[in-house]
Amino acid sequence: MPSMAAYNFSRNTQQHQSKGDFFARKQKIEQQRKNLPIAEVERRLMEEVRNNDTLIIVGETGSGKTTQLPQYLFKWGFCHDGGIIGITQPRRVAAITVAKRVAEESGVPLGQRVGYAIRFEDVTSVQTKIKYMTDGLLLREALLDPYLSKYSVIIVDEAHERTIHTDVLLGLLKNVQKARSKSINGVVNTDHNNSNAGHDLEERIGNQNDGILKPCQAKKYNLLKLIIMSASLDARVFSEYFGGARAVHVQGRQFPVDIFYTHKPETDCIDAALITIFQIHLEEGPGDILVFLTGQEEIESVERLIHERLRQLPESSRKLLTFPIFSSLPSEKQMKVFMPSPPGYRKVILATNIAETSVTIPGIRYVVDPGLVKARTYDPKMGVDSLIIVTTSKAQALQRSGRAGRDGPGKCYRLYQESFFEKLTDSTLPEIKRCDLSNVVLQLKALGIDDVVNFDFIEKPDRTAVVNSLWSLYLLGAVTEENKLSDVGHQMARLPLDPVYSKALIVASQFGCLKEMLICVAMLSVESIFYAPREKLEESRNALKSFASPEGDHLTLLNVYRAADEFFQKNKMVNSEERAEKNLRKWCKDNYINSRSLKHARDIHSQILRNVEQMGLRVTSCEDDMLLLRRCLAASFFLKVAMKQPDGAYRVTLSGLMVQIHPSSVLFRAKPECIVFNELVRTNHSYVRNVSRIDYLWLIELAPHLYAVQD
DNA sequence: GAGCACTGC
Repeated sequence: MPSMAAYNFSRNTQQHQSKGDFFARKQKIEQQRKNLPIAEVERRLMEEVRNNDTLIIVGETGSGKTTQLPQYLFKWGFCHDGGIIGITQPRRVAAITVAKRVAEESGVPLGQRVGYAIRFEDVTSVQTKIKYMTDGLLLREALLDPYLSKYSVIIVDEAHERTIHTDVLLGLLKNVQKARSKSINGVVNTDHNNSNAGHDLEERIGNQNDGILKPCQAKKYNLLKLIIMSASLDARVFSEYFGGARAVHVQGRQFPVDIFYTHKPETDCIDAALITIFQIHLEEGPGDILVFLTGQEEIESVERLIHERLRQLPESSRKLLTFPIFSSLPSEKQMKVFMPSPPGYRKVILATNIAETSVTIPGIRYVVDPGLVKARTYDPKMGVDSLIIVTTSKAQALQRSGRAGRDGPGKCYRLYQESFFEKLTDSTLPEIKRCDLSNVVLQLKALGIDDVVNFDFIEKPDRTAVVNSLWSLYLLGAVTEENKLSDVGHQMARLPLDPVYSKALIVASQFGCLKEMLICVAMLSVESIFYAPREKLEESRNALKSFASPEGDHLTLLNVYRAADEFFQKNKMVNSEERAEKNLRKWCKDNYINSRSLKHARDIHSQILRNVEQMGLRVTSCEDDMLLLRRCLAASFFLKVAMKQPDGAYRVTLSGLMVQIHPSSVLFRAKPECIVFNELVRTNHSYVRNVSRIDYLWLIELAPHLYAVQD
């Protein structure tokens, strides 16, 4: 969510302030730094880093670990030999805001000694010694530089969140550290030959030394210091994974939060939440309320019910304002949660788990937590994503209640019994256990790790999930029968896309419609392009009509992109770039298009256009030959085909699963005989989304290894 | 007739 960065206003202290203000602020920052809990243990921490190549730091919220530790490391000389300190974050916003803060604390302009790098944005320079980045970005860097040779220290922050990127990165870093230490000792280390994956990378590095690098200059790397930072109290998993690595604890600083439970189980969560909200509003002292709900629909209905009940209250008790926030809400509406409430008013923020970690709202003193979350699970056998409402983990409940104690002592109301809390799982299932792995497998293979099944993950993914992703990579031509990466596979791994989309670009270059496919793939890679608020359903439907193609959603998305781009280019001829961007956002609003999603698609488009040009693919256009483009869609997405059944439902050809076309699709009513699709999600029904009409005969011609003449 | 949250040289 790129536009989220806009939330994090950082005051430019050095431009618009007098010298006096500047020094006053500098002094204040110094004081704040000294007061952080981590400041008391600076020397001891640095000794720990010096004595341990891998260190686990458990730091509670408010300890200052993310901003301070890199500065300490710099000060204590861990950047000598020209190495730099890299700190990974699971989210872009965090990387940006923390880098800004640390640059300010260090008194340097952002992008020089302190910088950050995220996709589409690199604010670093040759002087950069402290580099904040997303974990996904460091994984990408590893494809170009398998030793991560420019880093002397890598800090993996928020490791407890266990995102798929973090988990893969941990496995990779463990290998890199071993390989670099071996390059110094110059001896073959035999004590970890049980680690298959480690062996793979060593072999590859051996080959490189014989091949790519000249034998006589076999490079020696300096040691890599690894620091894993986690906010969960349980450091054991990380410590064990890194061979019994030392773990240290740093105190946090937060205001106390009183936890309340219900006396009996609640059957109606929405009603319980409403009662609690009004109880707080009428009986408790000042402070805003944060309510965790499962999704847009629930948020909208709670908002309506609050307004209904407010009307029944006396005038003096009506000073309560509601603010919804969820990811698909346009950013200007999201921003409203940050506006201070007018005097005498109390804010209620109705949020999904976006407010758990991604967005921090000041002024919250009360948290209402029904203990539920809508979570994604993945069925590797069927290739189906499911969105189901499940109970939170203990760690999640703790994270939620912590949101009440940032500005002062707070209260958290858990809408379940205390005995129920005890039964919750300790932490949420790591992402790697519940998502499609084809991208992970492709990337590991591109890094020379062929035996993915036996890769030393901190937690092994489901075996069938790995095997199935290998199978689909084989069908895409990325992996050979010997289970090695093919030339096509190497090309695919260079692209920052879902492997199916990477392959589509390669196929399209052969079909002569790469220009169009680049747009399709960019549009398919972002969250929903269309924005349909409940109260303006009719208008948004009409807006969609002007772009809709009877052939399907892919061509519709292409039409939207082309129309937007035409509007933008014409605008740019008479306006400044900035003005044209602004007008484009207005155009989006008028056409019920989510401008954040479109901006994201345009960014991805320009990035992958650069990529395919570098790869030497020919970017030719099929102009208006949409038949050619649809044949190319069939040749690219042949793994996801469904056929209409006599009863009007669809049967997915490869899995046999029965599905329906999602109501948001332009083909929802048309119901063509044979379709390709890109997404299969199970909510109340199994739905396919991003659907196009194709001819079954094309599949026999273009994917003969899977499709034959029907009886 | 319907969309948890993140993220990518």
